[in-house]
Amino acid sequence: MTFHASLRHFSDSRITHGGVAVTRSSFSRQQVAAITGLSTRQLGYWRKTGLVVPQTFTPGGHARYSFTDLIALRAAKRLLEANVSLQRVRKCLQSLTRFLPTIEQPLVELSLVVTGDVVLVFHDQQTFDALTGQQWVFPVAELVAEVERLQKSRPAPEQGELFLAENC
Amino acid sequence: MTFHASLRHFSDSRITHGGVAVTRSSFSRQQVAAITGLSTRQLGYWRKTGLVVPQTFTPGGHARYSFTDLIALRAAKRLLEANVSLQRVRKCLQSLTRFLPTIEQPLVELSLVVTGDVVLVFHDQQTFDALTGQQWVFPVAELVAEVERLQKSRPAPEQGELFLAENC
DNA sequence: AAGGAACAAAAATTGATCTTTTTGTTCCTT
DNA sequence: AAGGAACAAAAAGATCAATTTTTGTTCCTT
Repeated sequence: MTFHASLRHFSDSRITHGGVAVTRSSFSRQQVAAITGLSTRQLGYWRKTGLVVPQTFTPGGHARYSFTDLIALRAAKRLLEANVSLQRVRKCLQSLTRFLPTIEQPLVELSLVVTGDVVLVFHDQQTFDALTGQQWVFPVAELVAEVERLQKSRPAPEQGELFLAENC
Repeated sequence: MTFHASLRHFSDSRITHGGVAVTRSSFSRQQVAAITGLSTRQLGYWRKTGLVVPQTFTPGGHARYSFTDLIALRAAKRLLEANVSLQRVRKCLQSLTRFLPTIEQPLVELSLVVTGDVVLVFHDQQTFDALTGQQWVFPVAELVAEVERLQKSRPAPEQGELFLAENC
């Protein structure tokens, strides 16, 4: 599964006019390189290895990238700039394709948080690791209630008047 | 700097009545173990190594944990349960103590997201890595605008009427 | 000119080993 | 009984070589 596929369903509407698709933006590899800041070498390699694969071609057989492809490429570049390796980007997208199908809203509602080795996906109050799909949000507020609950189910603590004068 | 210190400033108010501190909860190591689910071995080791250090003592010299300590201990336990190693917990707390001092609201407003290797702290629209303090949120929505901007500063793309019939 | 192939350098991952940290258990002291 | 010390097992982190992935450069083909 490619990045293209995982992003495909949201941006094509941008190139419609009056509700009807009139034309479709289409970019050559050189243009894409100029716009995204990626090298043509990267574009070719990523295409060959399935990361972002353009789906249209000129009559002469040359690939043409869509606007959607541009978004995908730019996202990948941003991840690289955050020191996420390409191999991790691939893995992230694999797991995203397992989660995104259940999402109705456009991808615009997603946020990614990238720190070091991890890419987190935020969507609709949920957070999960784009690599593993693992999910665990941990509000500290809960802890206070939790400790109080645990405390109540136990023998009452000593009431330490003796120690009031001491430092916290 | 200990976990205790980083959490100290919020929960003590819970044991005041009518605005005046009347008494202070105080727990023995055994009680703490029973309440938090940690072993006495862990409590002793964590105290010796500075992770959670109780600040009050019985006349006989025995340590007594505060309610604040319980919160800290429970938080640490939850992190361990999320497969965050103790060494990472230590590092998280070190960097938290660099950030928390600037926070006015109670810790209750924090949320942590824990996945595998990373502990993220959410506070007031901000997100940062509790380990490194690094901060990078990456809303996908921005990408669309970004690509459009990049595109405008470049020669207009080919208008590909030719390719309308092809799959995308 | 545009894309593809070949070669090489750079970057990242993997696996194995070694060191350090953490925890349980048992025994000792008060 | 409570805590501390000692020993050992388990878990985690650090290091390093070998392998794989990724990218740049150059040359070739159409």
